[in-house]
This record gives sequence, structure tokens and C-alpha cells, in this order.
Amino acid sequence: MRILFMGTPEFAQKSLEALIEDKRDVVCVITQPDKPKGRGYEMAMPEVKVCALRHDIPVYQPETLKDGAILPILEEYNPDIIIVVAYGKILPEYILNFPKYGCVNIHGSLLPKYRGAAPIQRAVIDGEKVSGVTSMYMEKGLDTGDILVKRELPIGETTTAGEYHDALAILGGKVLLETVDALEKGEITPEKQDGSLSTYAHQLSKAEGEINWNNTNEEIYNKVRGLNPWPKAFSFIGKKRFVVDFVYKSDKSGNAGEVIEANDDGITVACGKGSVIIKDIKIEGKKMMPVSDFLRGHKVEKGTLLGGVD
RNA sequence: CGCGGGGUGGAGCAGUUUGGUAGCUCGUCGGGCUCAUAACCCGAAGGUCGUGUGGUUCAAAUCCCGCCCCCGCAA
Repeated sequence: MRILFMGTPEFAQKSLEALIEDKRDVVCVITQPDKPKGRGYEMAMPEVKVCALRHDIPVYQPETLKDGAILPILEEYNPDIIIVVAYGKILPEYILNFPKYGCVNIHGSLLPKYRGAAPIQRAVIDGEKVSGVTSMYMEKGLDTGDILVKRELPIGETTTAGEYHDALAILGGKVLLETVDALEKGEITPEKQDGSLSTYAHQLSKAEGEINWNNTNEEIYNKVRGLNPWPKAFSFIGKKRFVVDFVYKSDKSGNAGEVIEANDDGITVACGKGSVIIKDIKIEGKKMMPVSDFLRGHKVEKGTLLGGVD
């Protein structure tokens, strides 16, 4: 079976690697164009491209797929199936209709829940206890196609989105191989999605990372986990911005946003309900450090209000 | 050349604007007090202030220039 793979970030790379390691016939890879990244705006290649190059698989990085832009590529490689994992663009119908076995997508949630761009993070932010990976046929609608294979994976109480993402990426590779196998043997029955049960996981934004101290400690706890490692939850202490990778829940309470206590064990901040304890903190311009270290050089008194720059 | 913050004894910070012999909160080591202690008291060690043996100056952590490293924004 001739496979054309479309994907971009690390999550997709795991699936590509799974195919390669399983000696599948990946004839061509399509990924997003290189983009300037980081300080200084240096050009960086998508992870999938790095992986493909390492295995001498032809790579294409079209700016657009519209109007038959990649039709020549499809005709040249004549894939039996197109596998799409976190590619980053909507596929036009001429592509969806091209391969004999259709286009298959790997999605990081248990469809029909969490359709959309940020299913993994949203599941953690919502405090879900379990999510997973689903493979499906692609059709015009976003993540609405018939389900092929679905596998669950529990979300630990302290698991961060980053950790869960990595675990799902691996599971995604397994689900992919399983799906391709089953399709080849014709022993799979696509299952329609129940649209009435669907939810949409909209894209994360940087601004969304700001902690609203009026939320409950549970909500804040889940948000911090769900936004780690990106874009990360943040707030302000004095006029300085700080981010946290993780917080701990506490039953102590007080006025939302106020420091209840600050000592070497952590800074306890009151939420709309309960409170959270910050044990490691990262101030802008500084590295992540234990609160005990932070307090050596910064006086944080009980009652200090965190949040907006007054 | 995308914008910005920072590099000061082991840790975190002040000091840089208004150049003039290194400070704060801890940690470490020794001693004292105590039934005892992460408490308290006394004392000590430890810093070429990222780097160039750069420039200005009578004098540079502080002003100017080059380089390295870390971080936030932005993507």
C-alpha cells in the first residue's frame, strides 16, 4: 500500500516513525513550510520534515493546497491512501477523493468529543479523567468523518497536557498501524459519529494563559496542567509577569488573588474557591526557581494581590 | 539585523540614573545559649561584579565598544 503522509509537529512525527519502523511504504511526505521561530527568527523545519529527510523520503511543503496545487504530486506518487496527522490545513475535496483507500486522520481525542485544534489540552483543562486517540475517514467537515479505530488512555490526576500529548502521540502511532492493517484486510466497519455528542476544542491562545483568580482552585489547577508546556498559565506579582508549570490544591481560602501565606514551602494564593500553592515560579527574565529561592530576594507579604497590573 | 529583560561570594536579590575601596535575605563552617531546634547570639570562610588582561577616567559593578550565555514577547 503506497502511503502519502501529511503532518507537521512532533505529534505527527510519532505516527510517521511508527509507519517507517513498521516498514510501510511511505512514498512521500507533505508538511508545512519552514517558518521563522524563536529569538532572532531563525528558520526552523517542522519535525515531520526532519524525520522524513533522515529516512530519505521526498518532502513537499506547499504554501497552499487550494485549486489543485498538489495534484501533480498526487499523480506522481499515486498513493493508495493518504494519512493526515496534525497537518495544519484543511484538505480540499480533490485530495480527499484521490486515494483508493481514502484519507485517514489520527485525532487526539475520543470523537465525537473534542473535535478541532486543541483536543488534548482541552481535555486536561476540562478535568477529564480519560481521553484517547481516534482514527477516522476524512470528509468535508472538520473531524466529522466515520470512525475507524478508537483507543482510550486515562488522564492522571497530575498529568500535564505535555505529558499526555507525548503519550497520545505514541498511542496514535499504534492506532494508525492498526487502522492501516484493518483497512488493508478489509476487516473494519466505519462507524458514524453521533454529532449530537460532539464538542469543539478551539485553538489555544497566549492570552488564555492568564489566571483568573476568581475561578475555583480546581479550575485553576486543571488550567495550569492543560496549558503546560504551552502557552503556560501566567499571572502578575507586582508589575512582574510570572508563569507556573504546576500548582498544588489547598483547602485554605481567602479573598481571590490574595497571598494567604508565603514561606519556603510555597506561596499559597486564594482562589474563588479554595486556594493553590505555588512551589516553583518563573519570573520574566529569570529561570524557573523554587519559591524558597524566590523569597530570598523578593519580599512577598500576606495579602499581596496577584493578577492584573493595578 | 523583529521587540525587550538579565548575567554581582553556594542560592535569590540590591547597588548601575547622580563613577570613588561590595550590601541584603539565606546557605556553609566554628563557637555560645537551650532538654531541644529550621529559633536566638557571637565569629569566620567565600566575589578578577559573564567575558575581552578593550576604551574613557586620578578612579569603573557603575559610562562607551565587541563577544558569549540565560530569559520574556513575538512566531
